[in-house]
Amino acid sequence: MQSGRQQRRGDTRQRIQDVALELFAEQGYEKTSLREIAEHLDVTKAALYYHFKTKEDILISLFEDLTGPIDELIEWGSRQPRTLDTKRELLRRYSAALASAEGLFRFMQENQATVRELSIGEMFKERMLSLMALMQEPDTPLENQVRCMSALFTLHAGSFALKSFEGDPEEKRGAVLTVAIDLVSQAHGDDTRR
Amino acid sequence: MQSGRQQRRGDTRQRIQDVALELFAEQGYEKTSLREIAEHLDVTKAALYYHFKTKEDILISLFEDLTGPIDELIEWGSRQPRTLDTKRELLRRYSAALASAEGLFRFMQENQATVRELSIGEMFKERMLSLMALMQEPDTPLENQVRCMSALFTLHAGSFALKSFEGDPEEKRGAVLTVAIDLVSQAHGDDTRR
Amino acid sequence: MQSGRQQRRGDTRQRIQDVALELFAEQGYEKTSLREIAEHLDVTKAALYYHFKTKEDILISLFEDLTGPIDELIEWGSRQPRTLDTKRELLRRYSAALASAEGLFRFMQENQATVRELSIGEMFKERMLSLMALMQEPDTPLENQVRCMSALFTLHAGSFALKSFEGDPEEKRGAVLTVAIDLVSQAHGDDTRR
Amino acid sequence: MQSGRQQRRGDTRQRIQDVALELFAEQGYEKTSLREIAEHLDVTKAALYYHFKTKEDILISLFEDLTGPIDELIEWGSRQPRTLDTKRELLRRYSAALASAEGLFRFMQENQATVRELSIGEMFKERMLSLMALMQEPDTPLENQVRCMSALFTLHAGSFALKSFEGDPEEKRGAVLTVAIDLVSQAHGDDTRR
DNA sequence: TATGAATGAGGTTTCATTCAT
DNA sequence: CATGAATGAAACCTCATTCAT
Repeated sequence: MQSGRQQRRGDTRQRIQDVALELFAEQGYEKTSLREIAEHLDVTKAALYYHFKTKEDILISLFEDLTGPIDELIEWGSRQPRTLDTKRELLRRYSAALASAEGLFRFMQENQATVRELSIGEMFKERMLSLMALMQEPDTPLENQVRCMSALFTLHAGSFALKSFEGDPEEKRGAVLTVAIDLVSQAHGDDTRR
Repeated sequence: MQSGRQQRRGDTRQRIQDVALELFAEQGYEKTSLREIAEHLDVTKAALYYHFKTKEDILISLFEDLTGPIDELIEWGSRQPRTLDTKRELLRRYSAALASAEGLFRFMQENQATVRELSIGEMFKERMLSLMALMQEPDTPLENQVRCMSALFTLHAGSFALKSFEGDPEEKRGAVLTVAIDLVSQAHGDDTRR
Repeated sequence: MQSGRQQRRGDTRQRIQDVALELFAEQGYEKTSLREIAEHLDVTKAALYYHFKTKEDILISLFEDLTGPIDELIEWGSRQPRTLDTKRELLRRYSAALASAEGLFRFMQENQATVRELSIGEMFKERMLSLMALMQEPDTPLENQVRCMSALFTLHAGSFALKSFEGDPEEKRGAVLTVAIDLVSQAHGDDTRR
Repeated sequence: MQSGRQQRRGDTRQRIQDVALELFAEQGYEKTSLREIAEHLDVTKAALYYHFKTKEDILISLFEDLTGPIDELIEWGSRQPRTLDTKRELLRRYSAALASAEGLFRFMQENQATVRELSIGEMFKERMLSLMALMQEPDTPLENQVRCMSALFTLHAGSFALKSFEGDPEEKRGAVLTVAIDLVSQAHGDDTRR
């Protein structure tokens, strides 16, 4: 039972994903080469191809971990009554989901052009539209649509954008969530808030 | 006075910038090759290098057109009294500036990872922080800081994100601006609004 | 046991070095392109980059075969008494070392400007100064310093410069060595010789 | 009658030659680009083409200044009696010629591979052989041929090789010349020297 | 489960050179 | 006497990918 460097057994696939996400988020997808990923892992490029069919496949695999939770969230949302409370809960849950996949979201946020071209783009756009649909009243004025969109964006971008500010991350997430909930509340036509 | 293909006048530099922006925005900076730009212009790659020292230089030149207006805006803002009206006017003017450089902003929005690595990144971040500083009250709670940030993001992302919606662009811009102004008003501690 | 074109064994690296040295010596380093080297080997350029990180790296690798022997020679010399016999033996051994790496030395001789700019330049200069130091008496007049330098140059240049003369190579090498030894003997203040 | 930058009139050709020699000697012929030369002169590349037909032409023009003096020297030598004194005078005059074209000779010394491929190579090689012929006795042993060659090399390389030594340049040139004369004297079978 | 060796396409950049003005 | 604009060729280098072992 050796340890250290050599004790990696069946976890290579996972390790590839970890390193890939880290580098994709840091430098962008296009600028990150498979050589770089392989070197970080002390493996050859060919090894990556044992685990993934193409470079894009690595990226797709990263998103798969995320598709499930969001799909569940959407499904949950679509079974609830369309009340303001539901919307608030939706945002809370979404915020939690984002927090647990921060790297991936930072990547999405910063590589929209790349993602758009890849097969994931469409997939992701659909989810966003579904989420927005759940939070919107029918025939609401344009401003309110913008508010919902803005709420989602605020959640997406909030965490990284606040990186340079002082303060504990959980507290920041709370503030971001508050603002998002506010926006959706206003879009809902909430009287208790004003 | 012949026209068409052969009309090499003094406009090549400008034409390079136009095509580059178009392609950068559409496909991303890294995925757009100089060959591609050159072909769109019916010029050789070497011609691009006559007008710009590097690929990054083309990008930088695109931003230079934008730096000026934003700097002026910041300067104007810093000379005004820090009232809510000033803030609203700031957003109005910023929205107008964005509208007049839409392509560039779409590019920025969708290629953040790329921009961050390039020399422009720092430049741009500074401007954003300055703008936020102008819109914020001193010692305001974290939520209000998020609101200001969110207002800027909403302006940035708003126009493209609404592309898939029906409606006239100016009307959309109006809605986006309304939401942004709302956010900043709330951050200002506006009583008239709630 | 097939042979010919397809015999890719473990010798590619060596074959690259052989061809590179041949072409560098013949045409100069700058004028020799990687395409040319690759074509001579019936390999793609990319294959060269599998074995060497840069063009300069190929050159450096060629020199590494030489550094060892010369370093050993210098070390040997520094452990001997500084007699005339030692100096003569030093030249004999150096001449032998040069003969066994003729191509490389022809290259050095004819591409000094290139070598000087590359990392090898400094390395090589140091060795020369060490060798000269071993052959010189302390506080010897300038003429004698020139004689030692000239002895080294004569060894370096001798073999190729005599290419156009008739005669067997070993005999030429002997003549060159004789002259070099003579020069150092005179620099040593040898009485037996005059 | 303006002065400063603008007062260059008919001297551009000369200035191109000066800068070119400087850069060729410093970096080598191949590594020096016409762009670089032009920039050093604050002129466009196209201007170089007004004065010289090709890059190689610039180099050739540099050598033309040297061909004359050496040809005269060879001619003078061939009209003298083949005594030792003549040979010594030949070396003295050659040394003087070299000193007056130091940059060019440094260039030749350090870019032999380049020069060999260019049309100048053959020209120069001929001169060297002629000079050697003038200094050699008929049917002299190989060692003596090497001595003559070594004498020429010593003159060529001496000045730059001694750059790192202390001492006044003229004194160094004297020492180098002394050694060269010694070598040729020995090759002549001089009794007075031993 | 992985590696060593290689490929083909394509990237950015630089070069010497030309020519109308 | 010189420039501004451009070209065609080629340079070095990197990438994603493949495949026999």
